[in-house]
This record gives sequence, C-alpha cells and structure tokens, in this order.
Amino acid sequence: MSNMIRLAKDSIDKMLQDACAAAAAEGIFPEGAVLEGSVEIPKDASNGDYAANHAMTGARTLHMAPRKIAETLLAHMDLSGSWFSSVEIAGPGFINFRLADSWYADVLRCIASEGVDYCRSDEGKGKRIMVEFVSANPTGPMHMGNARGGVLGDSLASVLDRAGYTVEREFYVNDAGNQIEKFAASIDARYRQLILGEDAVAFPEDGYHGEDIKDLAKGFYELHGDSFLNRDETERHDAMAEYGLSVNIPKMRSDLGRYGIEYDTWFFESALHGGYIEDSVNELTKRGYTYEKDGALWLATSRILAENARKTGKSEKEIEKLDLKDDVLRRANGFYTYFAADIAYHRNKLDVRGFDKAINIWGADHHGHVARLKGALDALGLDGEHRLDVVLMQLVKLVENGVEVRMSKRTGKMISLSNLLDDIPVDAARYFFNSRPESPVIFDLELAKREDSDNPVYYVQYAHARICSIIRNLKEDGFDVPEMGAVDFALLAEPAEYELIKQLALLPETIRLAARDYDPSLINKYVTDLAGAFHRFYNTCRIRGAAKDLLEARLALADCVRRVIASSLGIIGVSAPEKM
RNA sequence: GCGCCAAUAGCUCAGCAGGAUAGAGCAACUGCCUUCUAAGCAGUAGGUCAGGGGUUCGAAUCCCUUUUGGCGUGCCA
Repeated sequence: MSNMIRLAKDSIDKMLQDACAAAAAEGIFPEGAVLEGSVEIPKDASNGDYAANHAMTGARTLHMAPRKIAETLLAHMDLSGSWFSSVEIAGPGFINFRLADSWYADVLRCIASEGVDYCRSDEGKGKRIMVEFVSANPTGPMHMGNARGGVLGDSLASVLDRAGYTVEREFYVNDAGNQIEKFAASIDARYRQLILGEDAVAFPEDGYHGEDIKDLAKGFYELHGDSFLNRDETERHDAMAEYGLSVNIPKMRSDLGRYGIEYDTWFFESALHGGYIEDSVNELTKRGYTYEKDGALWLATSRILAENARKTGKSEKEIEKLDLKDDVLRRANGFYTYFAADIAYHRNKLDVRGFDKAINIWGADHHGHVARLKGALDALGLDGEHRLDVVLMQLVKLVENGVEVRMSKRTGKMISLSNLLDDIPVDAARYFFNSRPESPVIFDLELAKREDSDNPVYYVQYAHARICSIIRNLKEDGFDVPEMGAVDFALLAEPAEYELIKQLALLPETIRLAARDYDPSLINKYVTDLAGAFHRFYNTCRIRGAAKDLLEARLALADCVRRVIASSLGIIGVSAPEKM
C-alpha cells in the first residue's frame, strides 16, 4: 500500500515547488514560475539517494543558469521534518538529496504493519482485467513458445493483481474450425493405417505428422477396435476429434498445472459457434462495415483502420503506406473464418462478460492480427483501441551445442512443455522464461540442464533459505523475531543496511512499473537485486552474537527481507524454499 | 516492396516516457569459512552500446538512415 519511493519523490517535488513559489514571491523568479522536472534514483549512490533535475529543465523558462536556480531553491528550502538529512547541488545542476534515518525506519514499519499487503496497491481500482494466454491449439503437445507465454501471462496476471486490478486468467481452447477437422482427419488416417497397413491409406498432405497423432489413433483403436472402419467419414471424424480432444485438453491442463499455472476459465471456441459468431458478424453488417465479394462476406478493415488513423492525425500519405487490406469473415463455402470467431470471442469478453480490459499474450508471429482485431472491435462500438491490449512476445529459439534447432512437428525436432519440465526444474524454467517479452529468447537445452547452481534463481532462493536458517538458529538461542514496535531501527546504520532497506522499499514501485508496462520480468530483476543486497548485508553485518538491541533490529530487518523475497517470488511463480 | 521486433563484455542478459564514470550473472584470474548456509562475499580483467547522421545543457535511451537477424503481409489458425 505504501510506495515509499513514490512518496519520497513526491515530497521532494513538493519541497522544490514550495521553494520555487517562495522565490517567486520574493521576486527572484518570475511571477507564477512553475518548475518541471523529475526525481530519479542515481545509479551512483555518491550522488545522493535521490536526484532532482528541476534546476536544469528550468534553465530555459526561467532564463537563469541551472546552478543559480538550484542555489535559489536550496536557500528557500527547509529539510526539518522531512525524510531527508541533506541536500546539495552537484554537476551541471542536479539537486541531490540524502535520506534520513526516519525514512528507513518508516519503510520497515510499513512492511511490518502491512505484511503481505505491503506490495499491493489500489492503483487498478478493482477494474476487471482478463489475461488470456497460451491458448495453444489442442491438436498437439505444447511447445517452448507456449512455455514462455505461460510464464509471462501467469506472472503478468499476478502483477496486475498486486497492482489492484481484479484479474482473471483464461485459456481459449480452439476446439472448433478447420484445424480440428485436420486433426480428426489425421487421427483417422493413422487409425485406418493401423488396421489396413501404412501403404493402404494415404495420409492427408496438410495433416499433423507427429507421433502423438499415432498414439491417439492407437488409443482410439484400443477403445473401439476396428468398429469405426466402415462408418461414414463425418461420423468417424467427429468421434476422432472428440476422442483426441478428450485426451489432449486434460493433458494441457495437467502440464500447465505442473508449471504452476491454474486458469479461472477454459473458454471453448465451440461455444461461440451456436449463433454468436453469426450474430457478431450480423452486427458488423448492421453497422455498415461489411460487403459481399466473390461469394464471400468481407469486413471493411481498411476503411475502419484508415478512419482511426485519420482521427489520430495521420496524413493520407501515411495511411496509404499502411497498405491496409480487408478481411474475409465468411468464406464462399459458408463457413466463418478464424478471424470471425476471434472477433466474436473478444466481443464476448468485453460485451457479454463485461471486462474493462482484455490482455492477450501472443507470439510475435500474430502481430499482423492485432490492428485488425482492434479495428473490428472498434467497429462494434467496443473501443478495441483502448480495451484490448496485446503483448507480443518474440519466439523462442532452441539451440543445441551452439547450433539452432528448427522446431517443427514434421521433423519431430520438438521439445514439448512436458519434456522441458522433465529435464529442468519448474523454478528454473519459470525464472528463465520471465524475460522481457519483446526480446527473443535463446534457449540452450544443454545449458539449461547444466545450469543448476549457476542459475540466478538459486541465488535468490539461497538468500531466502539463508534467512530461514538464521531465524531457526536464533530461535534455539532464545531470540524470536521481535515486535516491530519494540525495535530501534536507528541502530541500522551500516551502508549495507541502508542499501538493503532501500531495496526493500522498491517493490511497490517495481510492481507499479511492471503493471504499467506489462512487463513481469521487472520482478525477476528486482528480486535478484534484493537477494544481492541481502548477501552483502550478511557478509558485513552479523546478527548472531551482536548486542541484543542490534541483534533484534537486524533480525527484524532480515525477516522483512524474507517476507519480501517470498512474496516477490510468489508473483513470478517460483518457490521460496526454507532449506537448500 | 511495405510493416513489426531485435542488435550492449567471450556467453546469457539488465539499463529504454533522455541524466552524472554503461551494469549484473556465467566463463578467466586473486583473495575471504575454528563464528548465523562458501549455492555466498570482496577484488582484477573484459566495451567503437551494429555503422553513420541528427535533435540538446546532456543520447545506449528520442528521430532519420544503412547493415544484419527474426516475424508478418492467406477465402490458414
């Protein structure tokens, strides 16, 4: 609840504004002078704990040298009663502030009193957000891209939850449409090959070639023998599809569960096919955004997007460069396209189920789809531009011994999510894949298997286990973690202690940024930095054996670190072991 | 062709709504355990932030351009 970083920055800004107003009142600054600037945490702590650049940005508007402005501001500023012990001018005109003990003590008091809620804010105001992620085709095993999408989506959902949104996780099951027909035809061909011999039955050219299809055919055969051999093709395919999905969907669910991912909703595409897709398309027609051509029904995507672009001030030339195209909604054969189903699905999210916002985690190969889907929702009056956000993640490149391995179902060179989890621990995989979505990931399987003690995730977990061990030992000595009210935090005055507390204070701000940027990887970086600050503290500041008051203050600090590490790891789905 | 994403230490990556001397882990080298977990800490070495222009007090960060790589540009999903 308490973002001590924000509060400190805001209080600095306020002091500077007040000083500016005071200087203006004396006629030193022009009347009504307003200062703009930002307060940052300098990389180098010798430049203070916070640095303000107001004097430099104000140079132009105030017609005064930056350092002169800074001097004037300082002359009109009073630090007494603030969180800061000193302020000085440095470099080209930075105003550097140093934190006082009161701030450090307040940080620890907040963590102690707010407990698990320490990292929560109400910034999201309870708005309902749906995060849809993975949504892998149920026609085969999940791959490395799904592994990454699963981590990013689940972690992002947790981040948004901590940031005060009401979040639901959803998996969209594509259990209808073209690829299911292909899936069924593939199983059917394998089934008949099983009975009649491989050469007797042609395998569909665009079918799924994986071994898993043969396994499904075998499973089907074990259930039904050759009783389906002479049935009507439609009947056969329906049975095959139903059987295949009944095996694959629970498998996806259990694999994801193993990965620490639980969904609130598994939404089936087939539920949209009972008239809702048709209704959605009709609605677009009613609103005048469709037309018929070559027997198909088209969405005037180019018109919609061009209108949107004009609203944002784009020139006709720029719009022309967008190379906009229209999309088919209903094919000449009468079937609706995937795009039509997707429009209906997102209309369902925003309209029927009333989410304030829908966030999708998609592979970068779908990026061409984003603007079109948003445009279609705009056309439905659902403001897709603002209510649908798509996080595009770059795909995973698999490397073996330094050589790229092309993943393809055809060659069988594929590492599925369940294979991955057989080879490396869940914690390592979750930590590894939680990287910036727009950066490509190079996954070296040999390295990942080998990376046991070298993996940064253990560095973090080790810090947690270390603290637990310290607490256990001290308990044997008769010391429990003290009540925070009884602790004299002013005793914590070592540089390593200040650094550690500053790091603790950073979590709410990190969550705010991660939620704003849809980038849960910021939590990885944060918790790694926190673990580092703790390890340094551990090496310079002994707890056991210190004088009682100091021991208790340090023990209380260590316990705060333990709780913050545990809750940070919880956000990214990594466990916090008490022993290693 | 057009569009989107990327390029930072030998390797994997941080740093990106502009801020001070570009960071971390791994790998290499040197130290630190008779005291709370050495899966740790301290230090050394390692860089044309892909190349070139521009914007300004200040650019790895923003803009333009070139190069390289990935992806997209379906009556596929």
